[in-house]
Amino acid sequence: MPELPEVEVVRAGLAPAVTGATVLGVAVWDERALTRHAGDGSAFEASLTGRRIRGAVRRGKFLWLPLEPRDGGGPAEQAVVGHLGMSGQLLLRAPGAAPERHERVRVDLAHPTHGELSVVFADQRTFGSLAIDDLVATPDGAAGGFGGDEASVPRQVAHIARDPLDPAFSDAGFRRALARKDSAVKRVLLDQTVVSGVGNIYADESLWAARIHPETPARDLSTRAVNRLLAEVRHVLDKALAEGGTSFDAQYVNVNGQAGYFAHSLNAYGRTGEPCPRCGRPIMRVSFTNRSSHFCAHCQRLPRRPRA
DNA sequence: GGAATAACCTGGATGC
DNA sequence: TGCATCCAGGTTATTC
Repeated sequence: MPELPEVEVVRAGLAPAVTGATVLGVAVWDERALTRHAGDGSAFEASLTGRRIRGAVRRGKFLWLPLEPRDGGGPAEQAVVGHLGMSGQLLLRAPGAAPERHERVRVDLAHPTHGELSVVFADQRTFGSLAIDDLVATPDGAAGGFGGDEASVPRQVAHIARDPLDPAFSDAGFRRALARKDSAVKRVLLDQTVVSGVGNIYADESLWAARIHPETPARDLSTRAVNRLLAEVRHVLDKALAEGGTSFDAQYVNVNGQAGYFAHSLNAYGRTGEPCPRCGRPIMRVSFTNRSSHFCAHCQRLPRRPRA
C-alpha cells in the first residue's frame, strides 16, 4: 500500500520527466478519480491543458505538481494534487501506449529535452484521486514539502502534518501531540494531522522496532519512548525508501511499473504466526479499527496504567 | 472538541 | 465450476 516511501519513489521518478513539461492534452476516463477535484472531468481537462509543470513535491502520502501561472511569472498559484489511496499508480508511458488496466486519467506532455510522454493514473480500488487545487502559504514559512522550494501547499493538503523526513518536522511538536492523546499510540501514528506518511505497514514495523505495544495510550509513553519511536519511524521509512518501497502484489509499483523489495525486510507486518526475529515467539495479529495490527506480545508489552 | 466508527471500492482468496 | 463472503486499508464524514 502506498505510504511515504512508495509515494517518494513515485515522486522521484516523476520529477525529471515532468519538470518543465507542458501539458498537451488530458483524458479523463473515470471521474471517480477526481473526487478531490472541485469540477467535473471536462473542467479538469480544460484547466490543465496548456499548463507548464514546475516540479514534483511530496508531503506525507500526498504529492503535487506545481503549475506555472498562465502569465508565466511569479510563484505557482495552483498544482495538480495526487493521492494514490490504496492502489493508485502513476506511470510514465510512451505517447500512444496501450491503455493500462484500471487506467483512470492520462496526461500527455511535451518535455523540452525528453520529448513527448504520457503520465497515466491507474487505480484498481479508486480510493486515489487527482485534483487541481489552489496553493496556500505554509504557516511556518518553510518549503511546503520534499522536492520543492516554494513555501506553499495545496489547500486540501494544508491540514496534513509534515512527515518525519521533512527537515521542518518538529520533534517537540510531535512529543506534545502524543502527550495530549489518550488514544492508542498506533492510532496516533496513523493520524495524518499529527505525523504524515505513516500507514498500517510502517506503523506496525516502527512500533515493533521501538518495542512499544500498539495499544499503549499515547500519553503514557515516556519522553525516552517517544524519542525511540520517532527514531525508529525514521529508520524504517529510510530503509524502505532505500529498498524501493513495499510491494505485496501489483498494487504498488514505481513510475516504470517495477515493484519494491522492502516486503522482504518486514519484521512484524504480515508475519502472523511466524517467529519474532528478536525473541522467536509468534507474531500476533489483532483486529484494530477495521484493519490489522501485527506485533510481538513478548517484546511489545502493554504497560500497566497506574491506578487513578 | 476529541475520539471512535462507518463508508467508499475492487479483486484475490477462501469456503461451500 | 460457480456463487457468496471475507479481507486488504487511507481518508473523510458522521456519530457519540
